[in-house]
Amino acid sequence: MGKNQNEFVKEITPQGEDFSQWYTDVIKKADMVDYAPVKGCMVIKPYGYRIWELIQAAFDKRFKETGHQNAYFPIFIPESFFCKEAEHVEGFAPEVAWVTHGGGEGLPERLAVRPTSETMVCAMYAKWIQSWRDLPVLINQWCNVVRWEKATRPFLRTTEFLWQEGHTAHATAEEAEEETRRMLDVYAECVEGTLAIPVLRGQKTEREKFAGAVRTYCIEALMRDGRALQAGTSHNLGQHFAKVFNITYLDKNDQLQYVWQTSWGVSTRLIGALIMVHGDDRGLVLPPKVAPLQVVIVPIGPAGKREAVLARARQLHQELQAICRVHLDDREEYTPGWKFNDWEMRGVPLRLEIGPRDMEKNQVLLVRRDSGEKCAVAQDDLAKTVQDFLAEIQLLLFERARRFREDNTHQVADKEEFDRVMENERGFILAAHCGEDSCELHIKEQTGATIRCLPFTAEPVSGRCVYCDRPAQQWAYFARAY
RNA sequence: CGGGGCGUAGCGCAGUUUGGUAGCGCGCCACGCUUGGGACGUGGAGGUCCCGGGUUCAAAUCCCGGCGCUCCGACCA
Repeated sequence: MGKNQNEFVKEITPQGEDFSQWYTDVIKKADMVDYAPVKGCMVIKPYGYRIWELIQAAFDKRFKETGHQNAYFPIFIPESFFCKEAEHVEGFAPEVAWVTHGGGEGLPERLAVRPTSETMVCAMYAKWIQSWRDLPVLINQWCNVVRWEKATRPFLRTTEFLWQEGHTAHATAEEAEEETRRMLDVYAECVEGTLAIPVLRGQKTEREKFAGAVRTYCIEALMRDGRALQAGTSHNLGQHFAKVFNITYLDKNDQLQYVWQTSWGVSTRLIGALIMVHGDDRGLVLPPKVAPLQVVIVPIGPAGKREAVLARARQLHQELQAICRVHLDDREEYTPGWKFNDWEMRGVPLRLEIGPRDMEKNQVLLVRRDSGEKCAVAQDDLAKTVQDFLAEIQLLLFERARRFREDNTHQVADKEEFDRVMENERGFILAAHCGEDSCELHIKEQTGATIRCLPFTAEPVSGRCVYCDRPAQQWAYFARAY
């Protein structure tokens, strides 16, 4: 037994001391990633990748339910394709990786390693779409993309990352807009319902929107250090790409028309959000729906009773396998205390302890990761209790995060208060804004805060801009962002 | 891309000021003993001191140049 029996293991820097260090400690201690030998690149290890698989499954299910099909497009994009849409090139050019050689020879045309696939998809859609009967085209792909970033952090911003990108083509502007909004709602549902992360929905300003889009909608989440994280974006591309890639169809009146397009994406960044929304000083805290292991069984077997305890643990393991993702940690080389700490750092929602004392009473001990609460449960009620606890933890984590966001969202009426909040409390600021780009930029320079989104609110805005005193045009959520 | 910090065994570090041929803790391997919040003993394995040049009889240590990680800003899922 350790010498400091009333202290938990201090492998992780407390959040309050250094949030960035805490984040780095957690991803390492939870065994989610390792740094790769290439700058800005990470290996997603099995435990981290399993989380991604669970996230993927939840989103993919909803994509299919909303009529989308998966496909795969090439990773290499000819430079000439990439350069067609002016705003798009300008936006992405600084972070594109180029392939100049193949098979030992120089290529006649450079190939971009996709930073996003709009141009490749559009080139193909131009071939595939002829008639109004071909529409809509609703395709998604799960893939990797590369963006040559200057500052990288595991999951939050890496040179290569995994994501999904939906690309759709429609006959009308209305349909495209409807699709853009529908997928934003799908994102919000999945992120809130599965990752237990509350999000704000809204529209990006011109400054923040996707390069080449008419409009960008987004979901924004608040991290525990008071900074915002863009968790997903959905773009209405209008006819910008259709016109330069010549994606046309004959409508019912025999008229040649350009299609209307959308694209939308979420990435492995969601895992970063998961860590920073739910995690605590003991490590990761995973919502049951995305936890690789929902229950871990730790048998406590002193000499003489070990076999009996283990046998019972195996039986429980088998029973629980029918209802959840459960693991029996029967390693002999670690003490129970060591295992408790280890699985807590990895964020497993429920721990089941079984020892001689429990055997006598025909019970087990369930310990919740979210609250630390210990609860003796009769073995007969185990399956039901585990299911109830997992469901409860899922909801409770969402509630807790929602309350945190509410407590850290400030409606602000004037510049002084704006500055004070950004200086001290951080979080979201809801304020009236003039809608001027120059003012938005000024706020960013003064406070570090950007407009995260313009909420879809029915409330009319009146009065003056929170920062420049011009007449207000819109409500805006501000925050310092990742 | 600017500014700071760091790079020595798998991890965390000492050694660098003042050059002399590498050490500690944890982990790892073997055996024993243990198991209700990171046990203990004995023995053992493990190092291009980030990389490349230079100075020197001699470089982890001094000089020059790279690379990587990290934090803070500018640009971005």
